Amino acid sequence: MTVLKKVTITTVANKAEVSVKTVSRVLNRETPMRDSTRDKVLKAINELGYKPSLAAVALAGRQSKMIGLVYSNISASYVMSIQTGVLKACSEEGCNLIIHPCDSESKSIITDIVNFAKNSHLDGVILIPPLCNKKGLVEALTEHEINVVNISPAIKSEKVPSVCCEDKAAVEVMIGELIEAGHSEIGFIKGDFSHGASLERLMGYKSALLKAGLQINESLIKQGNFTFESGKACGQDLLSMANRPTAIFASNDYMAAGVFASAYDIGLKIPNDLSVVGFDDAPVSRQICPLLSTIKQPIEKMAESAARLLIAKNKGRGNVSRHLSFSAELLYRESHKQHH
Amino acid sequence: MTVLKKVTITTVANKAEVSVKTVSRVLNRETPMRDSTRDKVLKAINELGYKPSLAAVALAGRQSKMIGLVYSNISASYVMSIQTGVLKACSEEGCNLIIHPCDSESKSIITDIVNFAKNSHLDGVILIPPLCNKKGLVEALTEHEINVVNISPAIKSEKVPSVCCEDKAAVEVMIGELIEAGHSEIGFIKGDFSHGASLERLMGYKSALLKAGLQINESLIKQGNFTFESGKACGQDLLSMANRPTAIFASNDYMAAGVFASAYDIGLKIPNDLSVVGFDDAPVSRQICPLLSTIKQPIEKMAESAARLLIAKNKGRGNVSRHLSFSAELLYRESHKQHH
DNA sequence: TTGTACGCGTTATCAA
DNA sequence: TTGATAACGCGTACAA
Repeated sequence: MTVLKKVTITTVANKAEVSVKTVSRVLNRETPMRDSTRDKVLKAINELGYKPSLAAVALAGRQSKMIGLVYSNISASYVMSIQTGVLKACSEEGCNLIIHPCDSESKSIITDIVNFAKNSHLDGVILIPPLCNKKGLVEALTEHEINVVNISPAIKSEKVPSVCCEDKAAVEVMIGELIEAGHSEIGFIKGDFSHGASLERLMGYKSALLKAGLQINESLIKQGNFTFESGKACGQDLLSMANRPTAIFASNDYMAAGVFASAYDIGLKIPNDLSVVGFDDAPVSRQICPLLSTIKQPIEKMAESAARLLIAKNKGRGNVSRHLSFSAELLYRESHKQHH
Repeated sequence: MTVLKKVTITTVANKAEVSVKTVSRVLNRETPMRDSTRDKVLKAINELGYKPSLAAVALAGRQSKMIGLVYSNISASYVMSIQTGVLKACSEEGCNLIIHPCDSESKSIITDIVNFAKNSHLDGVILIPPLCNKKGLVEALTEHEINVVNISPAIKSEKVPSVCCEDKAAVEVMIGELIEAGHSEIGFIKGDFSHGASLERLMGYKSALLKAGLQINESLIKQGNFTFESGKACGQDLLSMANRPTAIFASNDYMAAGVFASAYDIGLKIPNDLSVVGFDDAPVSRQICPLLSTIKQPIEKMAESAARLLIAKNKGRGNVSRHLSFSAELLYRESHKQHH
């Protein structure tokens, strides 16, 4: 069970009775090559439990085989999901991930990130909100020949590949169902507009109302900032209205939890007295009573795709800038119901 | 502004008119060395903006200046805090961090982690619960000459440095205050024992009861597994007892949130009808109503210290195994009060 | 106090 | 379709 001596490409080559170059070929799926040769090598690799040394691959290949994930003040669960997805792609593509937390409000943020990327010799970086919307950042990075891929940027750049989620469509459907369930006064709590998704979600709301032939009542739309506190404050505003809404859509789950709190305080029961829907499928949505109905982006998959886009770009394939789009999933739980 | 050709140690050596070995010496702070020589080299390094290639350092040297953080199925916020702390130490000590999520239940977990560490040429790894309690893992790692530091291990090994938190003491104080506030029937929800902290917290509970001259009523102690669902189930059990507790301590916040749900379902008001206290200061503790009183470990600081312990060990200093201990902080919020 | 030559484990070049 | 050998950028003996 103990692997004492290090097994290198040479070990494999000897065992398979071929040259190291041949082993390298099967590793990198180079063609053409005789099937029997490839099988011999594969067999040796398996028996030896051989894994290429990333450092050697990087050194010889003139790449660092490292990509960076840059993030700032944003929810832990979101970053973890992103990270998990990126890591999955990395391990499959033979890459290492370097994490770089930072403060998006810092004056020197652009220089910091550029330096980080240069100093670590990164092959590229992945940007997530709100950083991917930072004016000048992407330009500075590309100017220094650092590849970039954005996740959920507010606007899609021509030069930078990105992956995003069709938030608008998902919200539109969800609000549509609320309307069908008899709700006509539906409150909406907006998120911080440094996240592109905020506008998307708002548009989904408005679009659903319009499609149903309903008026858009601006007094039912409140500005939050994605925190529990802001959600609670907006909830209080909404629920203290003379003609209070029978349903509230919050642009994320933290704010929806805030609405729960505001309802709880004045004795309103969810979902009987008030329907609430959130967005994100954050942990809290499964840790409150009643369980929060929400919308879930396939964040891990999105992040994984973003990483693959970046790695492909590094490898020279897929030089074209691509934009991938995923659709969100509606999670029907316990916090909303028919209105009579 | 654009740096076109790559600058290597040779570039620096040429510019400073010394040999590469000399540059290498100043990079690694080797002595003795003439001050004027060092200055020349430093000057060249700065002017060229030279940064050593991590891949080359790892491949050629004994040290890679990379450490690993290995974690498995555990809460996002916990991992993020750990990560932030480790990263802080790393950036200050000139280290890189490689993240490695894995499945602690996997059959091949030990081999996987050893391979990961060898393969990435890591100088050492940081283990967190429940992985740091995995039988045989630490042994396998040290056998392969990979330094290890544990965070909150169930038992402190002689050979492996660790940092931990005095959970027992904190819980003891908190339960003591509940008792002073008039609670005599206090429920306790245990956590999963693959986390060393579970036992610590239970001991704190029992110790507080004993100190106050109270009996330990085993029927008031329920086994949870750190999830919301288990907390809710245990809460239901506890609250349906003939002589139900007036206060419940849950070994983490997710389970405390579960208790909130169980109370909510049967119309019990927190904190008026029931006091609830959790542990961890997880995001959910600030996203429910009323705000959850809880106990907070200085996770970031602990992680930072763990990383420094590891890096020191790598550098040869501090070869002795050390065990650092931190104390937890009691957060008094809204979910507990006097009992009459 | 400083320099030379070789090795680390891969990929790339050019033959065979 | 395969193989010998030179890079890749740095650390480490061993010399000077």
